[in-house]
Amino acid sequence: MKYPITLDALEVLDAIDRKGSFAAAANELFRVPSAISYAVQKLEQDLDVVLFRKEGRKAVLTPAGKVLLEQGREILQATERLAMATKKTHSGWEPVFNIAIDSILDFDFIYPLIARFYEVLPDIEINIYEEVLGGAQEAITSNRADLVIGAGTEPTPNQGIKYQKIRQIEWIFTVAPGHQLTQAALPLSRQLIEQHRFIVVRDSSRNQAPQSHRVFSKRPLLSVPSVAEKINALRSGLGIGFLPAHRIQHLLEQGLLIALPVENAIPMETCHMAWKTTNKGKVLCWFIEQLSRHDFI
Amino acid sequence: MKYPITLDALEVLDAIDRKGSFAAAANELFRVPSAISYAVQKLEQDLDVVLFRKEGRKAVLTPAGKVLLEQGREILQATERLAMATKKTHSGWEPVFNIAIDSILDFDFIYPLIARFYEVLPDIEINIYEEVLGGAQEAITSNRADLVIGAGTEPTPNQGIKYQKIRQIEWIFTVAPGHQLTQAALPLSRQLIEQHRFIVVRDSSRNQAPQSHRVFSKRPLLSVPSVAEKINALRSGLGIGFLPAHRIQHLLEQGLLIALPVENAIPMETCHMAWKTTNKGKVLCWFIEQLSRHDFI
DNA sequence: TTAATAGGTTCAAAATATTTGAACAATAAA
DNA sequence: TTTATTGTTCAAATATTTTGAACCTATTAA
Repeated sequence: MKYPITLDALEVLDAIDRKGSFAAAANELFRVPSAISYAVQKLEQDLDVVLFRKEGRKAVLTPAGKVLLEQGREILQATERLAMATKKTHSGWEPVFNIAIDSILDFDFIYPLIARFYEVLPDIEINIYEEVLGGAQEAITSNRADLVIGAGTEPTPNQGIKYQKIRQIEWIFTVAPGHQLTQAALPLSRQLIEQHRFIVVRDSSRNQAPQSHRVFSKRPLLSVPSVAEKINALRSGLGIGFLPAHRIQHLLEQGLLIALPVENAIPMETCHMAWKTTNKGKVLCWFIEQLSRHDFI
Repeated sequence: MKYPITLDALEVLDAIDRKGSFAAAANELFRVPSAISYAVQKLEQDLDVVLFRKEGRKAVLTPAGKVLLEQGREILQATERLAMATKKTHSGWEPVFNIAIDSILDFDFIYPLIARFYEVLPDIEINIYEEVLGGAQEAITSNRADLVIGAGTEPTPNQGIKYQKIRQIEWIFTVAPGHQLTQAALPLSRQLIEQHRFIVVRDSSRNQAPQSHRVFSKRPLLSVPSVAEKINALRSGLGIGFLPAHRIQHLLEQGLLIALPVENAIPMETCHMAWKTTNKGKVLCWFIEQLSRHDFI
């Protein structure tokens, strides 16, 4: 016998412990007491372990029984979650959804979107991966990511992958006056700026999510709680990053922040998203729909 | 139906995927193909999810089927581990064993013992808790710990708890010349020295253990890889700690290290261990036996 | 002390569930 | 085209689980 334990047996054990007696457990499970007795005996026999000892007219768990009960409960819970995840997948909602973002883009702009997503569907796990340069492309073909948000011009057309432009507010690459990068040759190369510390707005959706999504970053980062803080941190020269044009127009005019052009002229409004055409997942559809809207931020 | 998934069904699913076909899976499980077909259909029905799609003459997993397979495998493994843990408990080997150590004692001396334990029994989880002052006592009565290693004189006799002295090599509390503590009133109080950073030898058994045991410390610690390093760190004034007398005799004579008496005169050889007499676990017996030997370090 | 009660077990019969093997359909390979 | 492989269906055979009645046993109430 490969698996002497059965989920039904664990369920019986759990009911006995919760209800306090074989008889009460039988009642809860809509069975007759002798059926409970039989189930326990079978489990003890298959496992070759004594699980209950009679004390007075009650049966109490042995140490081995306790171990089986406690860890068994976790297995029951995992099974329940699995059943839900399977059904959800079948209904078109992916249980986990992976987003790859080109490393040149700040994660900032995706967080509000994820926050909104969790408001609607709190039990789906979302992971955000950072991909460098061409890696975002490959993340899709190798199934590492369900959705890629890339910068720059649309890549070479690829069979089975659909691309779509994302229009959003203008983000400007900014550094403090006197920052090292102001001395560098313009436009700045991606390799160059990726060596510096980026300032990002802390993932506000993290606390809100029941199972927190993970962010896998490859760069040194400084997390701040808000865009206002990010502007301050940038002005203090703590790092570099993109900022929404309308928030910093006056600072640029006063010379308190310096806007620098970045290689490939990536004014953020030309970034795109990509996904596999075979993927019909509903989470994917949700994100595509949201990202297609002009006002999503 | 509370649990539509059964372990048997997951096992069938796993075999189908590994062997590549229903027929091969049937062969592996010593059943007839129609039995496999039946099992899959039943699972699909109970779960109300399509798991296989026919492609040519083969059946391939749907996305939902893949989710069920992959997470199902983890459940199968967990169940297997649970069966082993239960049997082990029944045979007298505790699946987890908790040791509480008085915070005045260095963990150093217990690590080699744990290393030796893992050589014999690598699949038992051992946790080491630090307890301050009287906490070690209570750790036993409240079942937080299976074995307590305490310092100082034997505590008041307590029903159901057995105490035994531990004889071991002499450990001397040591600081660097010029250390702040050399100015303090002697003997040093425990409260006083516990405010300083302790230097401990890094837990060498950690890497060796398959499921690493955890150490829960409440003090600032500096971990070093060996006793030799510990002596060096102590001499440099990086922290304080106990050292084996025979290793530092010459350093004390040359004045390169200072020995300081500690309150309650705890020369380590008078420390004791304690456990519940009702506990007949074999791991406990092993540790008692080892700690009873004079030469255990 | 003696009922009465609650909890657990045993056993044969009944009800369910699973496995089998033979027949069949569909596809890929020879 | 033939052959081999794969999966399905179905009724019969087999195995497992549930049932209910009878029967212990230890506590509690009278």
